[in-house]
Amino acid sequence: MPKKATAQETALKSVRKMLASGKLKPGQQIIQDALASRLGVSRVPVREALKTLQAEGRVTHDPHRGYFVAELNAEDLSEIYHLRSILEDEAIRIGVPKATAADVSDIKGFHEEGIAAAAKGDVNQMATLNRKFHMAIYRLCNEHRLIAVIENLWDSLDAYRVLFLTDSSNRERTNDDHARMIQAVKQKDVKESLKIQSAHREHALKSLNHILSAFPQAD
Amino acid sequence: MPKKATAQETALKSVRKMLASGKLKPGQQIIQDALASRLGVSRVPVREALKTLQAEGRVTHDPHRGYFVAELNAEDLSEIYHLRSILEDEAIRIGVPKATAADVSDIKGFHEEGIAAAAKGDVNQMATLNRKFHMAIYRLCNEHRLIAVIENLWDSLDAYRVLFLTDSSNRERTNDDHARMIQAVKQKDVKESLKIQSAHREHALKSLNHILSAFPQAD
DNA sequence: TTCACCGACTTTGGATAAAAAGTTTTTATT
DNA sequence: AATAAAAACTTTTTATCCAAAGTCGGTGAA
Repeated sequence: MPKKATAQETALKSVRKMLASGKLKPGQQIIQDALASRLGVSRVPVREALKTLQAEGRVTHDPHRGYFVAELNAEDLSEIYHLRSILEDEAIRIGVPKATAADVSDIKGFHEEGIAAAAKGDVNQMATLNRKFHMAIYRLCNEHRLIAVIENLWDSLDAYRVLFLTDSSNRERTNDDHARMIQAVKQKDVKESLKIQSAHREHALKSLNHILSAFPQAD
Repeated sequence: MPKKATAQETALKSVRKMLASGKLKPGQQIIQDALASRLGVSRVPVREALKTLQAEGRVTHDPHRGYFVAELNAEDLSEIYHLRSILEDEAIRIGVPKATAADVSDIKGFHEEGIAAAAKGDVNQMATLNRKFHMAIYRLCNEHRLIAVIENLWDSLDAYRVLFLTDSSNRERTNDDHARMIQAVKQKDVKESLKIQSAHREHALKSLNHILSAFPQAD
């Protein structure tokens, strides 16, 4: 049987979801008391969840002032994408040559589900599947820590990802790129995989920068 | 005036020090109550400090069992060094060409202090200065997030670093490599810097693997 | 002996409440 | 009206307490 999760675990999961779905917006303060009663737990497990998120860089903490949803500026964005390109390229170089038919079929599965979600206009679900799609590719490299760092970088972009997928042209482009990516992985073509991924990221970065410049900054 | 630190901040700093100095050994359970009374605070701030360290991967957490100092196996070690080489190489490529005379002099300062510490046989101080030396070089790249990830990777090796420096031949080699590194940075010679760093890391990895195989594993 | 169960003990997890710090509003003074 | 000080309020931080889970050792049946 699945052993019961602790309150801090459920709190952490909930807050993650709120961050990814935009229920908690960058810059916004997170009132511990409000969050705790919303989740039906006391403030202690909430605080532990927030500490985890702080260490991951997804929220910031001012002593005696509180926790705030982390905001990204253009520089952060550029650094995160820089890191991503270094690490994701490495993951691809190691992993793509090792892709089995079963792997490709899993990846294709996420792609198809993603198209279905897009058709239904379910942006949240799209974001989830998009992530699963890419992470499935990176996971091929089988280096746990490398994968963990990449996941963390994706996490920090979570709050902005929904905004990205709100634009329908971004949604289309995403699915097109994914289809091409599947082909490249299937043929174990590292060079082509790297090229597609890199272009994919560049496009997203540009679009995010645009979104960011329109986003109200909290001071 | 320096505003008073919160209990969780002091707790976090203390535990970090205990991890780096070997007072807390890999695999060992961290009894919250004992730690709290040792630090003269209650368990709540201690637990928040531990949560931070958990997110950083320096301790593990089993619900209802507790926190344990993270252990590294050979595979972890190899992955960490792999990540380090990718990221540190990038930092060097970006940073070394930008090194100013003042930068070089700072770096040299850490090196000289390190030699002094080695002469006194102060292994803890050596470890601290060794880290300052290398991070000063990586910091030249001026990419905050890249630097943060590298710091994190160094953190995960902290518990083993003291063991490395306990061997006197490692200490000598370290100082020699540092002297050569300073020259390369001074001349903004990226290629040479990369070469030295890479060899430096390879040596450390080999030595650590050796140490690890002799280290008692907690089950 | 070996295994399973029972109970005492230890340790963690979470709720509550009091203390401390920060923020906002009000009031008094120039 | 503008500024400064004080008071009221909000929110965070920490200590304490109780409940829940896990561990360990012993007892008894197979």
